[in-house]
Amino acid sequence: MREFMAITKALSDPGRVRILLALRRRELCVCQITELFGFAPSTMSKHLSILHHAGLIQSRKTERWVHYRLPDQPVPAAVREALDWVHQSLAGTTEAKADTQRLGKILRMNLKEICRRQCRRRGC
Amino acid sequence: MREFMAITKALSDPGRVRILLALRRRELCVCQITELFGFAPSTMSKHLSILHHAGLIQSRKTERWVHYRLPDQPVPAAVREALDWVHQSLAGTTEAKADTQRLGKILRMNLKEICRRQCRRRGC
DNA sequence: ATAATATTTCGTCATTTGGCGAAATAACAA
DNA sequence: TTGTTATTTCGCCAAATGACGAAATATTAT
Repeated sequence: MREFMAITKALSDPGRVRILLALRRRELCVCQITELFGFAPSTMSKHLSILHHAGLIQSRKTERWVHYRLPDQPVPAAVREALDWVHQSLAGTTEAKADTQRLGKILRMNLKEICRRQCRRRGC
Repeated sequence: MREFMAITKALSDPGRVRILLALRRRELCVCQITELFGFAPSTMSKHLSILHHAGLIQSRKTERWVHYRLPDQPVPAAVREALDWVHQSLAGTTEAKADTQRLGKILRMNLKEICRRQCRRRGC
């Protein structure tokens, strides 16, 4: 029950659901996710932490970057079913498609460029 | 997306999830649900309204009582999958079993008796 | 009609949530 | 080492949530 509620609470915010959709095809760096949604890095970090705590995503650290991705198998049934449910229900929606399109542009930039841009945006 | 988020928000409260589990085998009157969980009637009514608005339950009015039940087919896929997910994940948990056991006692009382007891409990 | 009663709605309050920027942390670069 | 930079943690604030009791609503009983 406790783990299940961690999942449903994680899914109760539209931003977090959109993160799961964005991760559907590939892992993403925090700075890419931040760029995609336009929130402050601290805000995105909190959302990612909630998804991670619920077991819905995994993380991998390389150099200075943290990459998040959907979990590799095996995974608890409740997690697997939740992810399937999200993707089946929402992958075809206009919101998901719009995010995918903006993500395309972000993927064509390199990570340093993204991070420099975000740094500048907050005056540095 | 909007309907999906209505479902995830509805599922993000443990009380509401327990209501869905309690409704798994049979429809229940508001007063029975109130008795089962021990909250104020106004609180339960709000929870039921949120579940209903998400399409996760239906209501039926007979005499003075309102009965809630899981939706009859056909139902949107997202709703059906959500309900299956909840029940598969939680029907076997200790919380669900404890609720089922207490529900057994409540089902052996008649509705008037339950309502009279609740009325007395709040001094009338 | 009038009273009784099951449920819902409304207003209030305490708690939780989600946003941010500043500071802390961790890893790389010079 | 010292500085740079990607991410996380912390403290704060505004908004949303979940609890309640009182009042409103709707239906049955007298």
